[in-house]
Amino acid sequence: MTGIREIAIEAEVSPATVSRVLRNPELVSEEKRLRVMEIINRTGYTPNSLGVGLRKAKSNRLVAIIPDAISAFNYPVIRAIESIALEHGYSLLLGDTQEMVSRERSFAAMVRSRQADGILLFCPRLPFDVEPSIPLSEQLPPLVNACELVPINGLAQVDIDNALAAEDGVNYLLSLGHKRIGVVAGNLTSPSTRNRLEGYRRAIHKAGIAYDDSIVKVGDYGLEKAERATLDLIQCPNRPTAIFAFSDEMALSCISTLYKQQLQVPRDISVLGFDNISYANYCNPALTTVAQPMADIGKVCMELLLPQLNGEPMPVIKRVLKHELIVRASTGPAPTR
Amino acid sequence: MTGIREIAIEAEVSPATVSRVLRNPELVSEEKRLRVMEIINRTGYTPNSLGVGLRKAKSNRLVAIIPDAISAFNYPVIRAIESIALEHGYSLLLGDTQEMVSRERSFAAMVRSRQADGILLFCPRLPFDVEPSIPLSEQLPPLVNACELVPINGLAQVDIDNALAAEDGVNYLLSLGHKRIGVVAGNLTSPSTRNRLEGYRRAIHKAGIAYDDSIVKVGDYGLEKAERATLDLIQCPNRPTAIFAFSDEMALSCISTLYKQQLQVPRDISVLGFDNISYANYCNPALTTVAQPMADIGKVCMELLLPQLNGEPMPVIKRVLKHELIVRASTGPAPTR
DNA sequence: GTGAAAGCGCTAACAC
DNA sequence: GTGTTAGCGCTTTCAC
Repeated sequence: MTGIREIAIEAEVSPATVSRVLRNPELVSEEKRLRVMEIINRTGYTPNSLGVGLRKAKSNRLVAIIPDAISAFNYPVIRAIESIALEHGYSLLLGDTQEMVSRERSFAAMVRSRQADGILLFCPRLPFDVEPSIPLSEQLPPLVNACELVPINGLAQVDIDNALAAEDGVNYLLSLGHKRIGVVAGNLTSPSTRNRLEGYRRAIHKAGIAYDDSIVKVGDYGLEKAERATLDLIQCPNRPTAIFAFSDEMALSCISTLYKQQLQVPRDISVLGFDNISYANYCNPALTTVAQPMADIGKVCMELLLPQLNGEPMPVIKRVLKHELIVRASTGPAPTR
Repeated sequence: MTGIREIAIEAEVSPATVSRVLRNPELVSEEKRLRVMEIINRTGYTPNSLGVGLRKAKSNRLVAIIPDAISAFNYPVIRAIESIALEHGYSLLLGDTQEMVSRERSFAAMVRSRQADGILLFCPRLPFDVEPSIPLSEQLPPLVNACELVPINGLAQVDIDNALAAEDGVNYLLSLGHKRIGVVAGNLTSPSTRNRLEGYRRAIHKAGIAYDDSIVKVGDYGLEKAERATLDLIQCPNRPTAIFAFSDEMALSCISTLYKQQLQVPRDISVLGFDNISYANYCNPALTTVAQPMADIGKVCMELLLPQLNGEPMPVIKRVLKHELIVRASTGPAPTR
């Protein structure tokens, strides 16, 4: 493992000059520059990032704090973030918290110990103790909060309008003649879930339909709970003619469960998903869903984070991106009974 | 951001003593130890990992080099690795290469530049130039190679027996009376794909069936290519009665495509997958598949890596884990024509 | 049991 | 343009 000193000795220059060749080549005479570069290329020397980081007080690493790091939904978001981060010399660390607050905080602590320079926060809690009397943006490290928003003002945030998105989805089902629409929700600790629920209520209220608690089932975004919820829904008196699942993964589980119960989708029951994961177009029947612009979410996160990493203050802004209803084959007219 | 020096001043001890309290508390008198600990707890001091790393020449970070970091298959493997790594004080960096050799090498270079201490290699190429005259294990950093094996001896490797696993899968289809079994393979650059193909050939050969090139379609493990391959297969003269897809994701794409073509699974065509991802049990029909022990793969990777991180030489060993045929609803008896 | 001092690999301010 | 020097934060001899 060779260091800058060895390169310097071999090139008969000072370590400082070697460093300059790498960081500010324009300050070095062409002759020495070429001599140094030749040795660097030949030996495959790479600066020790710990030394650089220590000196510059920078790790060039970002940490994403995510309840469930590698779900089909998060995947494109993370991909977009990672690819932009890499372009700017940062690598991305995935901090999978499994919904544990202690793990959220432990990942966040990496910034303090200089293992990371910035945070992408996908949890609805700030993983720091904050002093209420001081503006948030002044006491936080470079940070962007997305998808599950901390219910607080003063952060850089990125999301869609979940309530409106759900409302649009329900309106579409209403337009097909469905009057009894069941819900398979995720866990209520998630603000996005609560907002989608609110959008659902708003839509059916506007349509003059009474809210019926018994056909709104709360799960945890897992496939098993979604199966259970679906079974509960179809055993309801006055069975729903449509089910709105708050994620595509749960919608797939719904559909599979319905078929096992000899119910055809969408002939007997329509199913609407949320997210538009890549499978949505490859399941059977193809899934009608409320699409989130996942790659864009990642892109905007980095747009808000990069300036902070360069020393600018946190922009106090909430970027709301557009959702889109994608109609495929899992929804159809309400059956006449 | 407070450092060891501030703690030392406040506790009226030397920085060395503070360091000892954290690393070798038994060397410090109880009195000073308590005094220092109190201040550390109160201020929330965390050692700067760059400083520690520089001094100890260790980053406590591992990098996983993966062609497609966050596929449904890789997910449980990565999860297992990350959770064990964390227990041992390492964090995991996901290096998604998108099949680009340059990215494989650039992630591997993180070890050289001390950004990582060890490598989990899921690609079938060594991302280093090696000197053939020296034993591999002596010139490589801590490293484990899994799932896509480098075709070379002298590494620590983890995998299943892909050929045997495929053979078992095909034998099951044969036992159902299928005589014409199509294949939707992944890309042939992947050793696991080639091995599965070999297992397929072996099984049909033993059954006295001639290998027919025209019903073996090569894809790239993507959903689109799998759709194309499925369409090709059903337009073949003497259409296959069963399709063996070399991943569950591709199998789901097959099934969806078949339904779009008015073909019922398994009534008209059986579909067999590979991996046993979590969706396999929640698709419609539920997928029969050759299961890989994904969490175990991750666990064994860490079993082979941790000793190396502690300075032991690379174990030259190939751990072959057990696969398992999981019969669900996507396969059935061959239709009689 | 404890402190002083050296040094991990690098960069940047300063002097020439 | 270039070299010398100091120091980023920490751990670990070494002496006491």
